[in-house]
Amino acid sequence: MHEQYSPAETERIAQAFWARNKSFEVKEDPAREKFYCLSMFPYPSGKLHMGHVRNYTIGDVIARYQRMLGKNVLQPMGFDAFGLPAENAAIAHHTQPAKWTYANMDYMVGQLQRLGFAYDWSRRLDTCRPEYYRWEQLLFTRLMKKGLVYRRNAVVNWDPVDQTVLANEQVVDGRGWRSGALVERKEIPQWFLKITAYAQELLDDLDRLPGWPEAVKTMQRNWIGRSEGLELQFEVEGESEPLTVYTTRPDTLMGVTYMAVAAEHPLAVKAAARDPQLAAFLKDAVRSGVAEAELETAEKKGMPLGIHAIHPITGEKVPVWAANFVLMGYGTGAVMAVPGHDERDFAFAHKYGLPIKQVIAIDGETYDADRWQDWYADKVHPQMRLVHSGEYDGLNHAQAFDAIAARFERSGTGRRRVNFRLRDWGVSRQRYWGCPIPVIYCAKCDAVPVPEDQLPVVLPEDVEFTGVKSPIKADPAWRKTTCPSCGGPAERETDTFDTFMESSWYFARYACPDNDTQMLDARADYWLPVDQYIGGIEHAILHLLYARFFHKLMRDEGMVASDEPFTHLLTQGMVVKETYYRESADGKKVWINPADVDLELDAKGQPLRARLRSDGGPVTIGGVEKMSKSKNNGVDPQALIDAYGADTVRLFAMFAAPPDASLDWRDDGVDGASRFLRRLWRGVQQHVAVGPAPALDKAALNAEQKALRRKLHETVAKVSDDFGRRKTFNTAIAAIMELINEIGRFDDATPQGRAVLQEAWEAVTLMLQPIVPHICHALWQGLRGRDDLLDQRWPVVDESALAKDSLAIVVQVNGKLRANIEVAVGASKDEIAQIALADENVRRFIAGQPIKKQVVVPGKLVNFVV
RNA sequence: GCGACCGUGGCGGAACGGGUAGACGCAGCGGACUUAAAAUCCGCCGCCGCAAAGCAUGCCGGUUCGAGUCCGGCCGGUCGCACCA
Repeated sequence: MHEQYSPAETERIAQAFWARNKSFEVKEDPAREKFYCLSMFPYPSGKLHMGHVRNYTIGDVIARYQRMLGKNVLQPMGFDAFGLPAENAAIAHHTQPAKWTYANMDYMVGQLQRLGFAYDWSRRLDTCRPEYYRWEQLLFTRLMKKGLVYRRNAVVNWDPVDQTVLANEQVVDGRGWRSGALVERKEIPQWFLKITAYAQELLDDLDRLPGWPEAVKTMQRNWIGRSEGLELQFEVEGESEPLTVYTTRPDTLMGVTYMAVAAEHPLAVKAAARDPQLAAFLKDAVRSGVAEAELETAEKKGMPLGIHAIHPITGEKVPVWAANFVLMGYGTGAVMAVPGHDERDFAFAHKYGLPIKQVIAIDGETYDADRWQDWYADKVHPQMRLVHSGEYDGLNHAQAFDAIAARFERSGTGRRRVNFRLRDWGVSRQRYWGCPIPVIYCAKCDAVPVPEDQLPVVLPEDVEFTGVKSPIKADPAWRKTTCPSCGGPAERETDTFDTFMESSWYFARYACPDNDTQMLDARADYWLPVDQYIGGIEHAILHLLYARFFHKLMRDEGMVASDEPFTHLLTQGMVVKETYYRESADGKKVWINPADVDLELDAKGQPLRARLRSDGGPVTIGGVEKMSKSKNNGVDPQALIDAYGADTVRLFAMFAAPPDASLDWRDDGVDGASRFLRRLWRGVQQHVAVGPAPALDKAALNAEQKALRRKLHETVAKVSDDFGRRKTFNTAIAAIMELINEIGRFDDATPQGRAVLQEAWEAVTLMLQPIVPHICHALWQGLRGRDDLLDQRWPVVDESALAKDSLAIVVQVNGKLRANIEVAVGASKDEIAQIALADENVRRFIAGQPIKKQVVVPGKLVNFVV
């Protein structure tokens, strides 16, 4: 071993060794337990950011640890290669989306390899290759034939900047999730996947995922949004068709004082034909949609249609209104309004002077109708009873629900119904850089799926891309084809799939990326489901729900046997960093990169002020925020890898915070990680330099040697638990640091002293290998003269090393710490109490007062209450 | 508004089933080595105190021999959903 630790050289040697031996390529082996460890693959945006480094280090640590437990570990990597940024970059740099994407992938593969991740690169997949997306096209055509795909004209979210349609999920606060532009509404023919057909199963199976964080499951449950209610009909005066509404509170039916319909509802449209004022109102309500909901914070507006519905029980006439808060896309686009027991209905009734009736009371009392605040309740309450509801008076919520539902079911004017908030998934995108939708349009045969033997529909890559318009839309030759069903002239679909399609099944394809006759084969059932999936919390709903949906689609096609794709999910926290800015003349903040700022600290190390290095002028210290281009607070991992090496970056990323918490990136913390690795190297180097250590003789150890061994095995126990159960790598590293501090204080060159040291350094190397594999490869060679560190078994706790002669016990008086004592192992409660009472300080605080109670917790503490 | 999570030193964080609050690291301070610096090593490091003691885990209260941890109520923050009938 060299005396000096050289990260660059150490890492180059280890990586060359792994590459030469194909150390991370794996095959299916039914005799061995498998472990499939997967990190969410990156979009090839150009280079890795710190979030990637953190995500992939966590995955790599878990994969390497599981391998040391003896499992057959698959850890693949690839690229989510289709997407809008490639088009934007192509316009900006006068290149082609494909070229730009391939160049980025090449560079990022180099970065991933430089970080030493244990990937099976032979399984790499790029979603933009026809060998990959052809199977997606195939599955789509099969789903078409199965009736799980349909096409409809729909009002969609139109992003005016990206010139594309967005899924509901891609609209964040009324803005496009990528562009940030205010979303408009537009009607376009779209392809939809019937995810709603799987809504119930997607909801139910969440209960079968104990390895997922509760927070993610809660978000998915809310997103699926199941509700149970009653769909019922109201006759409308002068109309032949009844008005159908959906309600989750049929028990409040007797409190209905008006009806409200969406602006797009047929009744509203019909009424508008004879009322220009109403027509104008409806137009405005439709246009406002998503965008204005944000600007006006949901001001409720409405207009009467001038028609009346008949209350199905009382026969009373109730007015029908159009209201901007009623959504055409949910339920029936019409609601019965109960202002006495619904906050939104109340606000609307209050604004427009509509009547308010009480039909629910908690204690059976009723109050003056004008003093509604005395009786108003809009939540289901266990003690609530119906009032002013005729024959239903006195019933509770469940009884009233059942009685009223039964009445409508008997008369055939209503039915119980389960509703989901989840909508079908619109997968059409009017973009070029995506997977072509495999459909052919024929004047005679309508939309026909491309036959399987004609797949894939290949996206041309060598194209002119100068504007926003898709080259395949602009090219009549590409579009032109013949109808597979009648042979007549026909045209191809020129829309492409939402890129969430590709990321919804890639985890399965890693099992058999080379299969050119099938989407998946038997290998998928060896590897699936993924045992550990790691990625950002931002994918809690979209990606993770779509992937679960696709897994079930593939299962129902007979391609996989399992029901769920990911057994354990780890959502890693954001990487954050302090921000700095200056305000320009027009009050805009100009963000300054932390690397360009010098900090002045006060005597306590508290930041006093910050200056821009280039001009020495002051800058304002902003908050700690997620690393981003917009806040200019990103740290380029490559610069750190070049300066410190991959191991240091990996170590700091794992040490600074637990994986699911946000990580505050501090450059001086990186210095600390680097210092630790140098100490580690020096410690092993000095030990190895003396020569081979003799064999350990456990019976021949003195007290200090036993003490170090005890610390070692306590550490092994702690670190094993942190890696395996808790996945808190920060505390595992801290425990190893403590052990190394203790080793540093152990000054014993006797043969048995050296034997204990040998055992300790070997265990340290094994435990650190998943986190800092390169340096450990070199240390293992130094300690053992061998290259087989990767397949060494994880160290095992020697229970006999944990044995102690005495235990440290804490003595409290009235719950306050007054002494620390040592007692023999196996001492009785009385003996412990006697020793505690003998302590001078303890006696001082008891001060002769009678002891009311004494609590003895063996091995922990004694508490005297006086 | 609804839902989930979280408030601990100058900082990141530890304390896992209620049992020594502040592990480990960073920053800072003092010292050794050095012509000097870097690197390295040793020591100190919650607050108040000379010390003994006291006070300290956002705030108020409760349960308990004992609460950062459990319960109730506030305050503050982060994330998600947001007219869902």
